[in-house]
Amino acid sequence: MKAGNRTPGARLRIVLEPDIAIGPGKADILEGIRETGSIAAAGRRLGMSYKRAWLLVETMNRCFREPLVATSRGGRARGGARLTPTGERVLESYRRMERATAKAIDGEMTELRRLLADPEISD
Amino acid sequence: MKAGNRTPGARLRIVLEPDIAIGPGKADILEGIRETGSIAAAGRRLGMSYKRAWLLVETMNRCFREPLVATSRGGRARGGARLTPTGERVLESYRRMERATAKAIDGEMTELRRLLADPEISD
DNA sequence: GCTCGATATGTTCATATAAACATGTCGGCA
DNA sequence: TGCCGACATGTTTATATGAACATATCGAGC
Repeated sequence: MKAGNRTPGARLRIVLEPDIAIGPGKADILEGIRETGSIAAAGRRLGMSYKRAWLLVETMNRCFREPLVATSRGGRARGGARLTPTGERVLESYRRMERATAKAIDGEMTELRRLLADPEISD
Repeated sequence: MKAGNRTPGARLRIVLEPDIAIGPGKADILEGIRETGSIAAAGRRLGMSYKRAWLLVETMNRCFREPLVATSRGGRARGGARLTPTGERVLESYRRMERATAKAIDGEMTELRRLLADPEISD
């Protein structure tokens, strides 16, 4: 089982600068952090190790001009992670682009699926 | 230097079924074959080894219901590769989706870039 | 028959990515 | 003080991917 093969549909990756990008994986992490308030919990929910989740967060915070995730150590109540305003905006922006893409290619998608499902292409 | 980091913009990957997908790399190969009439020439043009180019073609022909590329052995004139009608359609369809996506997310892209370029986000 | 250019495929090595495990740190709370 | 939960990192191992090299085959043309 490798990455990039999940459910049918369009997968969008936004490259802002040569090494600053966001795709489905990072967006899911951001969303998970926003909803759970924790990198570890977000990682568990997505079925990935804490290390991997943390590494993605670290990459985002290092590559973008401002951090997308703010963290604080310590047990519950004190410790955890949350999105910065920039993080919220990036996530929202990415989700909007996903929706716009899905809508824009919808017709072409069904046509393509039909073409591949039916060997009768004649012309 | 790794994959997926090239020029800024949107990168689109279409997943039709769990293991049937097409992205920028395969589309470029198809386009190169259409224009050069050869897997080897297409690979050279894209700066990849013949083996890698051939492997991508083999994957496409194996995964999709019908082959996208038809090949024939032998030297020039006899040997070479060309797109099947299905291959032509898949390529065209993918390019249309790319254009539709770029158009659909254009506004959001500039907004996102501005946000990341300028630390003054205030509200 | 020999060479050339192209498809087709195997093998080996290096690198990149992922997975698993281990440990350290920090802060609240019982 | 000792435990727990969460962030933060290191180390090791396995797997996947990519790069480089080596053939094999085939067909046309000289």
